[in-house]
Amino acid sequence: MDLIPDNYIQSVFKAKGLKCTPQRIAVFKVIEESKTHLSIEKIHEEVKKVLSNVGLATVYRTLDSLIDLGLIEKVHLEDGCHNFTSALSGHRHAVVCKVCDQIVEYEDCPLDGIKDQVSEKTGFEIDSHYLQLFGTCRQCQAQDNNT
Amino acid sequence: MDLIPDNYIQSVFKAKGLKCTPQRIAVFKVIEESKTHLSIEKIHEEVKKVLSNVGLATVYRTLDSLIDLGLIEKVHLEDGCHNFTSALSGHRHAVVCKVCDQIVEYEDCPLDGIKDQVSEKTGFEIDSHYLQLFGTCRQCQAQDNNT
DNA sequence: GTTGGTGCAAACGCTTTGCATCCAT
DNA sequence: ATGGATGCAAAGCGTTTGCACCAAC
Repeated sequence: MDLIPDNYIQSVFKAKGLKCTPQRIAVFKVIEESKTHLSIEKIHEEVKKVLSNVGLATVYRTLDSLIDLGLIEKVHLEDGCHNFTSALSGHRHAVVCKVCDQIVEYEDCPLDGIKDQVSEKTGFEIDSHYLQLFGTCRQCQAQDNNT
Repeated sequence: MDLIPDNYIQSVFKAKGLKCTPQRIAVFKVIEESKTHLSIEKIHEEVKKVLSNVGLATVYRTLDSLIDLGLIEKVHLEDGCHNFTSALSGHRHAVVCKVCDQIVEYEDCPLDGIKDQVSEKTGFEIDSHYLQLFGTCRQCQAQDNNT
């Protein structure tokens, strides 16, 4: 997993006329560096480890900005989509472990070959999609077998 | 689109020991018969056309039950997933028109052939997925061209 | 008759907003 | 210097809950 250079984030913010504050960088880094999807509460908690007095409202506002900028995205889970994960590294898809919540992303989009097929059947012009897979990761499979 | 017989719903409820009330049937029918995904507010509004004094709390409780029963599912949109659509006709996937919000569903799951491929790459045992496509339906494409 | 379901209203909690202050540019 | 961003606290509002009553079984 290649890390995103600090100045990349700066340039994305600047390109939209947004200021690049420590709070915004911190929120983004927490999400980018996490191996799983995070709730707002958890993000706030993690951000406060770096910048102790960040307000929850700032986290909310920053998450909105980051979504607008396409840096992060919401994760759809069965009970809603209140969690967030990075949207960088181009177009990625997540596989979520239903036991430990770990996310693994894979870069090949299995749908590229399918758009035309769906377009033909439905008459839609497909321009984006949201795909998420759920399953059990290797470690959790092993643990299940031991129980 | 084949309609779901009334007694099918009854049997699904009974199978889980739930009572089959007019409210529950009405909520389900509104969703089942809609060509698009509906918000809770909209569902409540539609249900009240049939049963004028249904409380919003009942709609919330019923939606939860219907999700548990696998009769409906949440739709993931960019701003969250607060809308609902039918989950019947087996495993279906939705294509959402970003202009008019119409939903078209198609029955072939393009992912069936892909699970193994992803399992191999990630080590996950894949057991379910959520896929949604976004695009523009035929009518809205035509209108776009006229503008 | 029982028991779960409903409607109402109050409670709850997540999210947004207003405003004074701060700081990135 | 100055306008956008922040932190705090209050407001807002979608959702859940408690309870008495009702209806499905």
